[in-house]
Amino acid sequence: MRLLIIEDEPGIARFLKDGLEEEYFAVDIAHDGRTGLDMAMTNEYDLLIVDWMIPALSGIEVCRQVRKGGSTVPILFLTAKDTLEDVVFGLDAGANDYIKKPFEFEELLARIRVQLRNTNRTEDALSVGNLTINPVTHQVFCASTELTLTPKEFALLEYLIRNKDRVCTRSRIIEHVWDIHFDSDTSVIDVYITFLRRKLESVGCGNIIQTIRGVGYIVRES
Amino acid sequence: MRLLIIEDEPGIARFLKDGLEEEYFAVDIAHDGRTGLDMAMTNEYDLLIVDWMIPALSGIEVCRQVRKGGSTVPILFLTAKDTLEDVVFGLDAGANDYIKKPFEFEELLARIRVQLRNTNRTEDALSVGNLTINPVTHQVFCASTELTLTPKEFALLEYLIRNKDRVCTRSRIIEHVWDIHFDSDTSVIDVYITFLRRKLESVGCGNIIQTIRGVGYIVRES
DNA sequence: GGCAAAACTTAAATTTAGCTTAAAAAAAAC
DNA sequence: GTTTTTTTTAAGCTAAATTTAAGTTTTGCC
Repeated sequence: MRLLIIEDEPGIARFLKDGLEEEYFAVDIAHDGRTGLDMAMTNEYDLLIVDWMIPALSGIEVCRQVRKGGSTVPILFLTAKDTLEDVVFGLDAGANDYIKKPFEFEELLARIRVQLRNTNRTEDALSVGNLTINPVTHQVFCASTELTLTPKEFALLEYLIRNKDRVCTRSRIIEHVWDIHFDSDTSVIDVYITFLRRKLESVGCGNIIQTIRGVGYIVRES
Repeated sequence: MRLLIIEDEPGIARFLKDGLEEEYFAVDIAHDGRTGLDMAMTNEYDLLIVDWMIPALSGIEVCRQVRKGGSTVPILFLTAKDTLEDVVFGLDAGANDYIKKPFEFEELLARIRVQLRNTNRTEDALSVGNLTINPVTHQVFCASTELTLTPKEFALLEYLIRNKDRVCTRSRIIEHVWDIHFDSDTSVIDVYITFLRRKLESVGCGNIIQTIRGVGYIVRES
């Protein structure tokens, strides 16, 4: 599941990202409304978590614009205010649920799950062709044979499959899977692609990961 | 889209260049303010990314000089400082947006897209006749058959199509596609025109690129 | 038609990106 | 504290992309 957090306060953003990644969500962060809106429009997220009080473009405005674009992605808004008025206002603008700051992480998680349950009934599993991966149980199946992957291998495969039919650039991979933001001089990706390909090949799921030279990799449905 | 990065720290500059090139931007780097300003004045860029703390000439000064020259090119500044004061100062000097270090690559990309969208709306697909190219996905279609091009081939075709119905001189091509700014007697262009024509011909899109003897090439809509 | 300049084509050389492997380093398990 | 597993680094290798160079063809002009 891919989430976008639009939150200007670095501490809270960091806290949410870390916590949600532990729950196996893939998390992006935007620090202001305009950037957030742009990211929401150009990438496919399963859920948006939007702070109501953010610079450049308010949470309400982000919400409106996203809905205006025809998207039905669930939006959870974070608010420090707690008057009924604000809540009504937010829900009117197209948000699906709200949570008041300060909140318990458990509660946020629960609300996220509720929203995700409503949208997709895919039971957590992701698949391409006859390859299926389950981020919750960390299992991978090629047809009916199970495959054991290490955490990093799994994370990489998951990222590629979540973005299937889209090119995953090396920069995006290193950022999302390794959380490295300033290192262009590593060949870990190559090595892990080799690991993955070898394991996939061994159970008859070869040729799933294609190389786009000079750019990155892609996993195609067809 | 052509970008100039003015950043003295080699690691960051490298990281940005690699990442942005994966996103199909043409990227130049300057390692100090004076060189950067000079490059910004003598070439046409679609966006400048300027670090605030650079040698020879500060980012603020570069920004001021560029604006003084009458250019409206979007400028994104990178700053390690995060006081409101600096930000205001930077925006006053003529910058369009800023991003605090350290930042997520995704976020930087989003901000770049916001700026580029404001200036000229870059629709994804470009086309001439039944030939369509998509700079975002790096795909080329002739009617409905896909064509695979190498990065340089793609860049050349993209440049020609972006300038359709206009003659592209050899010197402009060598400057924009190959980033060579001095006169040299190379015949790479000829070779790549041959490569392109052969591939286009093979899918029935022949005769798209016409030669203007002594000047360059043109791609015509009709 | 003959000539020279420009453009085209081809093949070979060079460079670069990605793949693979082995070994070192780090982390986790025992 | 030792062993095992996972992750990262580094190096050599391979294949693809790019460039160079040389020979051929086309074009415009006298």
